Amino acid sequence: MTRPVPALPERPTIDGLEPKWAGRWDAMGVYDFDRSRPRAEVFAIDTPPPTVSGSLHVGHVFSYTHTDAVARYQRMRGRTVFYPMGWDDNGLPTERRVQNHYGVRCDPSLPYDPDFEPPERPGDRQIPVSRRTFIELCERLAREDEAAFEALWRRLGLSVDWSMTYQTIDADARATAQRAFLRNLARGEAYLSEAPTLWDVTFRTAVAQAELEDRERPAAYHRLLFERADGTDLEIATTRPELLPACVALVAHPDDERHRPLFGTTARTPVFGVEVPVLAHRTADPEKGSGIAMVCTFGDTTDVMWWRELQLPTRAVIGWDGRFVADPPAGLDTEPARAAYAELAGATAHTARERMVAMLREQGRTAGDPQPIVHAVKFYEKGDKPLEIVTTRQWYLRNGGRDPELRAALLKRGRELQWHPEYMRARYESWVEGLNGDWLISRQRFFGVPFPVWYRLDERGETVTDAPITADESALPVDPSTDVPPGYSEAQRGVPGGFTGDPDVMDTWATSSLTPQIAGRWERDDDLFARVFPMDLRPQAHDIIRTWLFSTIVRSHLEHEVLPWRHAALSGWILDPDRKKMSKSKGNVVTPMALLEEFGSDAVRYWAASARPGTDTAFDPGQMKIGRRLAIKILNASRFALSAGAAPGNVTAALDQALLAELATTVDAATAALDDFDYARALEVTERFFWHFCDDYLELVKARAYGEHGDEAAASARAGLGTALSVLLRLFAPFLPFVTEEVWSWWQEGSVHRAPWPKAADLRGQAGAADPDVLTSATDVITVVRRAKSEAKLSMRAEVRRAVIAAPRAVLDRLALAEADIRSAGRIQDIDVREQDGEAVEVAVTF
RNA sequence: GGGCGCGUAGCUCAGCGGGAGAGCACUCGGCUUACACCCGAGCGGUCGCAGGUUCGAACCCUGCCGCGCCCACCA
Repeated sequence: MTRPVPALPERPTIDGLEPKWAGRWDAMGVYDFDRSRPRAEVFAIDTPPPTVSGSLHVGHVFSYTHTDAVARYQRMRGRTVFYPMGWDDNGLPTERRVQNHYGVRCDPSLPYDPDFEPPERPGDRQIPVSRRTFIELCERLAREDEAAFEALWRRLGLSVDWSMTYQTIDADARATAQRAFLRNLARGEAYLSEAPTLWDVTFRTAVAQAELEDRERPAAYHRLLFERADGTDLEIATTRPELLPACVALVAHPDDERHRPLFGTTARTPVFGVEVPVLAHRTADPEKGSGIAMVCTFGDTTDVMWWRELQLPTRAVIGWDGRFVADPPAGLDTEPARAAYAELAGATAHTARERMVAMLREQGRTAGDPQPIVHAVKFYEKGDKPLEIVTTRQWYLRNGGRDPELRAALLKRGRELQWHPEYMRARYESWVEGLNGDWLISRQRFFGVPFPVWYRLDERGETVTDAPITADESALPVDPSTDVPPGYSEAQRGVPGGFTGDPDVMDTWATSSLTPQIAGRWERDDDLFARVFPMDLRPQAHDIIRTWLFSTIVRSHLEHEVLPWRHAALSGWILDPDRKKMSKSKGNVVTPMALLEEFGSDAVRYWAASARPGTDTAFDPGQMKIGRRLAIKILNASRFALSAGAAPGNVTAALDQALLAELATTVDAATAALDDFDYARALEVTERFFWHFCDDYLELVKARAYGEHGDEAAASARAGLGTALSVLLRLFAPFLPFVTEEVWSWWQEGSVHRAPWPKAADLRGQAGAADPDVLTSATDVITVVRRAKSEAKLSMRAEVRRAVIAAPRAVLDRLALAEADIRSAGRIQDIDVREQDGEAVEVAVTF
């Protein structure tokens, strides 16, 4: 039977494959999720929704490629892959982008203007717009960005099912976040609390522990002179003298001999003359500063701890805007104290510090000059001013931060999860162990998911916070600033005896911690949710273990009492050539689309897939060139093999059987690596085999495949070529989806991405009992012949008159099986063999 | 301060108990029944340092040095 000759292109090229195949895959539904399949046949991926605040960068291309390789592998293994894309468009990044892009700012006090149109170009001054207008602009810009993101992902060849795309701000996501919150509230896991809160004065919002970062900042110890009860001076070192009016106590270590006599007595603050107690606390450090600290409400989190544990009064001085409040705190009762405070009122912390120090100096209440130091200060990771601590009412979600049982349960979840690479688990553990409070989930911002609650107003119009009115689950999503709570009418909004909506929105992580529930349509499609949840894989970058990964586990643990996924695959970062993390803010970043256009998507994917899981990797166009070369080689080698008649069939020659035996080993290695999410290893072993196939096997058999040694011998060679090519294309398909699909289409039916993953056992069956080392020995001989030609500065095509091979009997036997191929490949006229002892194989060549 | 990871050829990295490897770069040669976006050959390393375990260590143990990251109550 003759097979149809494949339609081979004259000069194949990898250029233009991306749009061609992206379009066909979409039309053919190659990556559609089949929701009729049972859970055991589903591979569900909790795709990271990229932040929509500008553009994707090389790091995204890098890590999403890793996930895509795994998705494609699982699909070829016969699973139906649940692989949605999401856009993380809620939250501060979008707000900031909208402010800059349109030149506007949100003023919630303004009424909605339906005809508002932003200017073509942002002006010098930001235009105030209503909350609703602001949100509309956020949505508009997000949609534009999302379209550009999708185009990039399609060009990169991500095998996502685009029918399942979600946005973290869309109605379904809002409803899901609100539903989960209401359930948390009903179970007592979410609660409202008025407490000192880390506060960003620029964005005027509370910030959670997970969003903090330390930055080294220059500061100085100022030594202030307090007055002991007996009238003598007491030196107190502080880096924040401006907080003196907020001082509520002095604290030293209980064993500190210097200060022990003072415990139980009081001291007076300089300038303000306020009497404060001297107290002992085990966490006071005798080595630090003067060994005795002033406790202010609040300078840092240590102050908060002492304030809480020692039950101290509150004398807050810093307001929401970071400036000193107008009225002096309680305790500043004397006229001089009030006058001194008036100097600080309205000032920023920086200005207040200068004025406070000046006043202290004038009154002779400092000891010596300030001593400069450098110390770590807490910042909001997206902010550029140090955080203050402000007492506010906020929503919290229990996360084990103040509950040892829950913390232990969450640590246990971390041990249940399979981490790739394994050592990333340590980051989770140290984070959970270091939690110092519950998760603050409310933000005083606009573009986010509102809390689905309202509060009663009493007869005087004061908000009653202890019994929030909750939305009905069936009404979700709600916006309490426009929707009305059950049993009320809009006329009652904001009036005494009526209601008011909760003004805050949820932390972006409070939404994205629910990506499995959002994508799996929890409570909206029970059948789907049961088929995909808990999911198989959470791929993500290692820097958001403490935020996204941890918070997702918290939500799943609280709501479903189960781990949200079985595996977590952590990807590294892309580093600049100078080894710094590559990020947009640093500029000079190559845009991904330009890379895809220059090298081709397969080439860029090759670079990404070459990096070890979890490892930070240098941006390396050199690797992309190699990937491009590999893709072109696949094209050319395939065309050549097919033009020589490559087609699956029975292999009868020992050399061909040996090839398939070697290939079986490669299939085993690649399969084991991908089962372990080690895409890089799978690619490496496949690539190594492929070059061996091209350089050695193809060279050895091409004459035979062309029929120079007879029809039967040719048939075996063509079967060896065809079988190996089919397997190799499938092994490469997860990494180089475009070129493999192109070649597949020349001679096979359907998509290679729906073809079954190769089975080593099948190859071993075809290889039979032949000596698997025949190919190795033949390769050794032609390598020596090539070297001889190189050294003689001859063309590879030069004729060899005679080759004398001296080798052990076993090797000679193997070579005999492939002698005709060796002669053709080396252009050798006569081969003489001589048996010798030992392992060595020697070849003497005469031209 | 605690933890994790990494230091192997000029560069990027693999190898993690028994012959020091790959690709790039470099040198030399070659238009070979596909591929000059190519092919062949070659040069190149006290495997961070110092001890220890072992018949044997790049690989295991200890200490140190350097780099990166994570965490930490930062007066």
